Amino acid sequence: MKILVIEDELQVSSFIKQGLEEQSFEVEVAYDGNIGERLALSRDYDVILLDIVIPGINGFDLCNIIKKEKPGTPILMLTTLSTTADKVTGFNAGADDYLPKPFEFEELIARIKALARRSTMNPASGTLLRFHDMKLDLEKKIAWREEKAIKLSAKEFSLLEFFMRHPEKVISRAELAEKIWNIKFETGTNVVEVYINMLRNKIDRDFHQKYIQTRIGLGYVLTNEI
Amino acid sequence: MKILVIEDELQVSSFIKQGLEEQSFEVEVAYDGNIGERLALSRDYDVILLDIVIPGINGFDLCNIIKKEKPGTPILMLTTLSTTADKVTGFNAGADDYLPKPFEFEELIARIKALARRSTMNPASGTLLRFHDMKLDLEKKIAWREEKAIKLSAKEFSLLEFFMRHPEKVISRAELAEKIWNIKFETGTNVVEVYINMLRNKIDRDFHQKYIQTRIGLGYVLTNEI
DNA sequence: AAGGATATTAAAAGTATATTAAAAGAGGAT
DNA sequence: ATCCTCTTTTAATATACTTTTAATATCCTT
Repeated sequence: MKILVIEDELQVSSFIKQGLEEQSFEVEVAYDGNIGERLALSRDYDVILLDIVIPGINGFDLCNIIKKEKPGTPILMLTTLSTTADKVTGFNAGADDYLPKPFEFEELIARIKALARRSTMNPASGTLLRFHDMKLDLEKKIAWREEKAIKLSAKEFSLLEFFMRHPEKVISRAELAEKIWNIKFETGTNVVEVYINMLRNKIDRDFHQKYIQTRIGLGYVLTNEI
Repeated sequence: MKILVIEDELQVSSFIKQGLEEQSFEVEVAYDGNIGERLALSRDYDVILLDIVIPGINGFDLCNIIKKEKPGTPILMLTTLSTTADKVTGFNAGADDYLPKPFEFEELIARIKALARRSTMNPASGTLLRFHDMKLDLEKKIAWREEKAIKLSAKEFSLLEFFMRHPEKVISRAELAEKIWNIKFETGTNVVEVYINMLRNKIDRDFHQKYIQTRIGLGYVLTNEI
C-alpha cells in the first residue's frame, strides 16, 4: 500500500515514515507543497497525508487540486489547527478525514486503513459493474467479457448498464424505451429490438452462454441460467 | 551520499572512486555485473554509475533489472560507445543520463549531483513518464516509442503529458481545451481534434497498437487495450 | 398453418470526428 | 528590420460512426 506524506516538519514526517514503513506501507515524503503536488498528480497512491501548513502552497488549495485530478485518492488532513472552522474548510476542500496534531500513532494507522479500505472496496466510487465473466467499466465506458474488451456506443452502453444494474430481472420494452430513449408513450418504433440485437452481437455472439434472453410477451432478462 | 560504481576497468573505477571520495561521496565498486546486481538490489544508493561493457551481464540488461526493482535510483550510464543508437537503447533501458568516455571529471560530478538532486527532490517520478513502450522525458521534452525518438512541439508535448498523467482515463475535449489551451467555455474551435491528429501521426501512425483512442461522444483515452 | 411477437438487415438521417490546407503568429538568424 | 522556419490556429471538407426508420425474415403460440 502506497502512502504519500506531504509534510515539511522533518520531525513529524520522519516519525510517520518510519512508523508506517514498520507496518510495511510504502511511504514517500514530499517536503513542500509543490513537490507534493507533482508527486500526487503523477502517481497513484492509496492514501495521501497532507499537512495544512506547508511551504509553497496552502494545504487546502493543494487538497482541492489533488481532488480535482484524482478524485478517487483519499486524503487525510493533518494539522495543529483544530478549530471547527478549519475542519469545515478541510472537508470543503475535499479531504476525506481530518487528524489534529498531536495524534496517537495507532489512531493514524487506523484512519489510514479505514480510508484505504473504503477506497479499494469501492474503486473510485464504483466504476465497475460485474456480471459473471462480464465487466462494465463506467469510467472507460468499455465492457469486457472473459478477457476481451468490447467497445460500445453510447446507447449500447446505457442499455447494458441498465441490464447490469438489474440482473436476473425481466425488463419490459416499455421500460427500456422510457429509461434509455426517454420514450414515454407507445410510438411505433422498434429501436429497442434493434439495439438488443446490436448488443447481443457484441456481448453474446461469440460465447456459448447467452446473457441477454428474451421472455416472450414480457421483455428481456440479463441472466446466466438456461 | 552513496554511489555504486559498476565498472570492470580497474583504471577507470579507481580513478572514479578516488575522485568521488575526495568530494566526500561514499563509493562502492563492483567489478562485474553479477556483484553489481547484488549490491544494487540489496542496498540503497543515491546514484549508480553503470558501464555498459562489463563482464557477467550486459549493462543494458542490468539497467533494466535495477530499474524494475529500484525505479527511484538514478542510473548514469558510462560508455565508450556513444552513437545515437546506443544512447537510445540506454534510455530505453531506463537510464537517467548518459556519459560517453572519456569524460571530464567535473562533468561526472555535475551529472551525479544533478541526478541526486533530482531524485531526492522527486524520488518517485524522476523526469520520465512511462506508458508501456512509450516514454516522455519531461526535461528534454522528447518522447520515445520503442527505439524511436519523437520530437514534439510545445502543445503536442503538454497534450501527451496530460494523457500520460491520466492513463486509461477518458478525457473530454472540454477538459483538454481547458487544461491545455485554457479555453474555459465553448468556443467554436477544433484545435483539440487537430492536435490529437498531429499527435497520432507522431506516436501512433507507425505502430500497430494505437495508444490514443477515441470514445465517441466522450473524448479520448490513452490506452493499450483494444 | 395463421397471426402476433421478435429478430435481422439494410438504408437513411443525423452527428461526431478526422484530415487537410492555408492563414496567422512567434522566434531565431542574418 | 527582414527573411525564414516552425508552431499554432482557423476553416473547409471528407470520413466515420451512431441512431433511427422501415422493410423483411424468423420464431412462437395457439
